[in-house]
Amino acid sequence: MTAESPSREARPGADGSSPHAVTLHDVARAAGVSLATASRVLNGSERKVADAFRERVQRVADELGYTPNVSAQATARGFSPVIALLVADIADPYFGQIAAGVARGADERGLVVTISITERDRDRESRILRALRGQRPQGLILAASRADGHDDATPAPSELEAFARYGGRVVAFGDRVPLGSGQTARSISLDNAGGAEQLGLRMGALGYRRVIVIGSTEGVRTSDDRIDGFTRGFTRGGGAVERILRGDFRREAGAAAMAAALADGVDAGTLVFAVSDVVALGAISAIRAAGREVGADIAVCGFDDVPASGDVTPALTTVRVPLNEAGYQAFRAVVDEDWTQDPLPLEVVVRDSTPGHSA
Amino acid sequence: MTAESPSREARPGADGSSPHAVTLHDVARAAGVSLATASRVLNGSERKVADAFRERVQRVADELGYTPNVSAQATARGFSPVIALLVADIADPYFGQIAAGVARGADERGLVVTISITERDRDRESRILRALRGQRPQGLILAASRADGHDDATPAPSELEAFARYGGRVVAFGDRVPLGSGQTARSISLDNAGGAEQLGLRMGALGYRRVIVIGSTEGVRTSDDRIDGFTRGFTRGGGAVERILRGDFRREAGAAAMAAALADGVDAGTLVFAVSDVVALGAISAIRAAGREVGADIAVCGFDDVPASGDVTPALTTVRVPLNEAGYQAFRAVVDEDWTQDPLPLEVVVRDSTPGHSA
DNA sequence: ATGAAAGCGCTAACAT
DNA sequence: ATGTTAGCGCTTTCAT
Repeated sequence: MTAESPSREARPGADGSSPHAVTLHDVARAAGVSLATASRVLNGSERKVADAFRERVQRVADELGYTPNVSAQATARGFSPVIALLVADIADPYFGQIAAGVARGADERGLVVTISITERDRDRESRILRALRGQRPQGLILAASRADGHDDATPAPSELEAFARYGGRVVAFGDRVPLGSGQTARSISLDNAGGAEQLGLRMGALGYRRVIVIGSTEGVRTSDDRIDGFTRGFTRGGGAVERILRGDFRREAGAAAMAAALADGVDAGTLVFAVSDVVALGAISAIRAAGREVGADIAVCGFDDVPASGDVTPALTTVRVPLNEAGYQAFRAVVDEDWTQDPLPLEVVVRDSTPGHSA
Repeated sequence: MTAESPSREARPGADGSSPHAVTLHDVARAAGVSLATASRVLNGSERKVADAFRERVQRVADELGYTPNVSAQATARGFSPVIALLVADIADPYFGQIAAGVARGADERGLVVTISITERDRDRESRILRALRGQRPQGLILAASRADGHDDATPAPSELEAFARYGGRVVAFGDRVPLGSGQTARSISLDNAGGAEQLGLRMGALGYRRVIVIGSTEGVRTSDDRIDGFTRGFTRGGGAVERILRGDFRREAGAAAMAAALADGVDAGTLVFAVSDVVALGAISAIRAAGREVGADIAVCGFDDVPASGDVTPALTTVRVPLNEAGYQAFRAVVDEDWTQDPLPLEVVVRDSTPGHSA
């Protein structure tokens, strides 16, 4: 259950006491200057205060432990220092890396990032978007492709448009998301198709001829692109896609899909391509659970190169995606007026989960 | 470089245009009621507005797409709906799980969580804490044990005291952190020592007699407790600690420490206990890199049971820590006036990285 | 029950 | 260069 407004009891100081925080007013008075002067030395950027005053105010502020009230500054200035990040699941390493990149950028600029989690649920996403608007963030980064797919995979344009209208910038991962008024949000695109194609090609070169693909719902761009690209490359390399199983981007989905495939029978020497490492990891566990071996028996490759992929044994063949950098770029796309995306180089990383093969 | 205040250019609407967001005033005017009335139906909790008005205001607000400006509400009310979470590294699964738990709780109460990353750097932490105070958050959750250790491992009490003084609640993972005025912050404690002791006992029962421990800096409570507990259990089980290597909680530290140990020579049949799974994963990679085998040759166990631990091969023996739940409890500790910690059950999970042994 | 008006803490003209 | 003052959008007495 999501409350529309913060619960009352949660209010601090409900116990009565709490002396309020030191205000700018306190500092000004203690330093014997006007509010304006105090504001200028403490928060205003233009330097036009006599050094004597400047120092005094600074000293008093330090002594009193003054910290500007961000909310008050935001209402007065008309804009807030927050960047809102929307992810499907922060515990998922994919989003974790992206979040780290966004946070890195935000820190450089003294901006605050708020993270919200959609759990890949459409309604939840809408509610969050609505609540987020209340923060009047400088920007909104959408890294939360949902489990469902289809044409309306992105949030209602009207909701995003509301952001754009008051000046907040919307940046989305993947899709070019429409903004209502014919505009589109800036987007961080990864060459999913290209990277997957390279991977497919390499797998073909390694001698694989049959592949089982585990993807997300049809209509989810990232999944579609990776599947299409892989198929193109693999086919060109002489292989053929045996079947495509569908789930979502979760580990469990990978395990379930793989289990289903195994139940139907999977020949030794078959390759499995999962649209993400997390899904591949799930598939691997299913393969093991079925008493089969990963590698020479059933080969597996994924996409993303999350840290865990290097730790599994056999290590997972995948496509390295600079996720942290992607997050950083998303941040830049939000704050920089003029911005053009730097290409994010994807790189195929062949490891032991896809040993050379020649059957 | 961390800017003290948000960069100017980052300001949205710098391009001039952006019509401002719909304000309560707009709604009131359009509905033909006073600001007060509009406020009461839209945001105030007490219901004392005639149904006719109530409906009308509601309708108009919907039509206009009104969303209350959180900053303005915060300045007016004197408290904000944010819970600040401080983690060392959001891409680390340990913190990722905790963050997910905190976010889950926050969502239930319609609260916003802001996440800041210390990168385990003391100065960075201080700067962040200072900036965070500006948000006047309802609460602050510290889940960022630093790399350095020693007595002053927690942030300066004065900084935390400043939070507590104005009513914000401080909740810390692990240590009982002092709050200056003799008080201590609420803390979420895990029975690290107990869990580690159980693990040590089990390892002893499995037949291990020699263990190399890889920990963080001496003085870091979590690390110390786990080491002490493990030592106690393992000793009681008949084993002995051969040596203790020190690093921090990062994967690389585990790899480096393990590499150093291997360079000195590690007998087959030796057990390695790392204070966290992430560190253990690093150790495993070093073991492999040295051409040794994990399991019968060199056994490894960790702590936390992060998802990746189940995926490595051999799967990692560890102590399961309900991290998500811990995060949720931390949230509760922040918002609930009366609060007592529910015990967080730790559970030893023996997997293939520590096969039965009898040398 | 409703509205007028005084703040909340801060910023930014506008004077001086 | 400094101070005055009118807001920012909202909440909340206090009248009516």
